[in-house]
Amino acid sequence: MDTITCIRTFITVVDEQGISAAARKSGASKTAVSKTIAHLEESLGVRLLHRTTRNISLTEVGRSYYERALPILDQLCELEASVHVAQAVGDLHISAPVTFSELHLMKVISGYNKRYPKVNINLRLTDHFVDIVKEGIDVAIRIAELPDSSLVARKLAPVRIVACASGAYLQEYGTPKTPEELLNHQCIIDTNLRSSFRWRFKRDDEHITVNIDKGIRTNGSRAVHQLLREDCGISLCPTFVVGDDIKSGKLSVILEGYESYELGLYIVYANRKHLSTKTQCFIDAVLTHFEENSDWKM
Amino acid sequence: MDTITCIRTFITVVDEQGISAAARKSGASKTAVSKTIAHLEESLGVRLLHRTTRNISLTEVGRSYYERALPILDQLCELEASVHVAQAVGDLHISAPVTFSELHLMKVISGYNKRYPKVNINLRLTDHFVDIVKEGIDVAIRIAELPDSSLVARKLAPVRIVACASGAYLQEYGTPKTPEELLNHQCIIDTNLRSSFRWRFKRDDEHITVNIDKGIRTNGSRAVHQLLREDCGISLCPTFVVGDDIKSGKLSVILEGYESYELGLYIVYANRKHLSTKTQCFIDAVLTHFEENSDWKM
DNA sequence: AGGACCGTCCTCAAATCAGAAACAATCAAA
DNA sequence: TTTGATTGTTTCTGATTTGAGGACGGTCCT
Repeated sequence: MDTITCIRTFITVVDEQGISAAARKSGASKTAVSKTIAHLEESLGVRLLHRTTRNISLTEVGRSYYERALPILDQLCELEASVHVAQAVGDLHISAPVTFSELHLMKVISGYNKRYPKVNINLRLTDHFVDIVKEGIDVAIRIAELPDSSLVARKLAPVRIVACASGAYLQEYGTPKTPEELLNHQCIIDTNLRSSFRWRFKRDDEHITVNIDKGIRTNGSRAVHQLLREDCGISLCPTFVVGDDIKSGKLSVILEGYESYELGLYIVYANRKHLSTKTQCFIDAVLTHFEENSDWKM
Repeated sequence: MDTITCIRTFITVVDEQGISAAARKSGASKTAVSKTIAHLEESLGVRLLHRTTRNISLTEVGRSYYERALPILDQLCELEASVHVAQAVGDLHISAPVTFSELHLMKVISGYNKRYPKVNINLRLTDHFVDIVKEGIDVAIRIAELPDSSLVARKLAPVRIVACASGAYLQEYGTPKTPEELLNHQCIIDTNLRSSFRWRFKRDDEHITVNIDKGIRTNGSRAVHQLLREDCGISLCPTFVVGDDIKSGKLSVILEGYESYELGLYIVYANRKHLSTKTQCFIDAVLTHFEENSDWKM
């Protein structure tokens, strides 16, 4: 016998001042209501209702139980309702970086959409910084060195940015051995990167910065990627873009002894007491997906 | 499937970090635990746990549900425990007036004692005013005009105090028709009454007070009653003492056109948020008994 | 590779539940 | 007073649900 049903039934009986009345109200049979109350009383070992053959009245214990059970039941209902899958409705505003999302996020989005079709996904792709509170963003995917400390941020995967070029290019122009040698090469500059013209490297705790000021400039990682594949030069690229090509040998990582940028992929959301179910579910889908599915880590 | 059991099981699973572990802890079978969790998830329509074949981890929704369900469950347990009949143990201090209790309260006391044998009843009979808070009284029976306003008081029955005498006495000395005529009669004075020597009457909104200063004086209602039966004179008596004799004709009410004292029988207790179960049960027993059983009201 | 362990599925006996009808007690109206 | 309606409980039956044990696919540790 479900305890919550028992309590709820008891409360209905009290409110309706009668077992038959409660039965009519709740749609159950008199029998069921009567038995339910009896069961509740038995499990508590206390009489909650005085019965005459004609009507019922509250026991002292019953009155106290009623008053105290009511708010608890309310809390439980609220919890249940807020968690219930039916709550996964409405709009879900997501902010995410362009190229990364096109390459790796869409699988999560589509899976989420299939599972929670009542959620209107609003995916805003941008590589600019977005104030998620101001913009009304529920959840954001970010690539950054350190996440915004005023928000909840959970790391999904590391993001390495490596210097690379095609085999054909390297064969023609040679492979630089130190960052400084990059100055003598065709460089492709992704102006989306924070410090596009200052290429930073690190070796044995020594920081090396090279100012690249000539070469093709573009603001799209995909464009950079294409140029790399077309043997146009050397560029800094996130592994999640060039990973496949590196694995297949089409592109090669150079300056491997030097550590390049080490960024992180984060999922970020506002620090509220209770996230909505749709948001929680999305966070969960993302977490799960990138636990198993970040093969660009290499 | 009991909702509370479901939630409790879910919490155990989370705490023990595994279904098998939870099963061992709670003594149930793995099957039962697994099905219970599945049932809870289904009823909510949301996955609470991520499962691998090897272990489990919380979903975002699951984590939120866990955190919010925990305090609710605690409240429910506390409520259940405080109401449970097992709580009807320990001492119950009752204060009550002497004669009334001897005549009418003992049936309630004995019934209560049989039903809740683990409660140590401590019945203090006294006709003096008792500060129930200072004296550590759980519940008091009082006869008064108006109950103490700092306490919770519930009226059990009206208490009429009537002037009466035996038929033999009235035959010998005559029946007074007005209060003033009482001065020429043998009066029996109960010194327990608040204003023992000032007998008050009311007729048509006119208050009449007669100062009785001669006659037998005693401090026991039973003694007064005995003297009345022995034809010793006229006295003011509560109907709960002389009711039977009046019904049987042994004693007669005189000055019937005049209203005499109208007091109330009250059950009184401290105004706490939560009375203990034993106290509630006692209050209930008293209320119930005097609803059906105050035939002295007449 | 083998063994221990985990969570789930399957099956079947046992427990539980829902609802109809019968029942005793009470009230309201004729 | 009698009749009929209503109330809460009890009894009975069929239907549903539950839970334990074993089997199964999968994973971790050695």
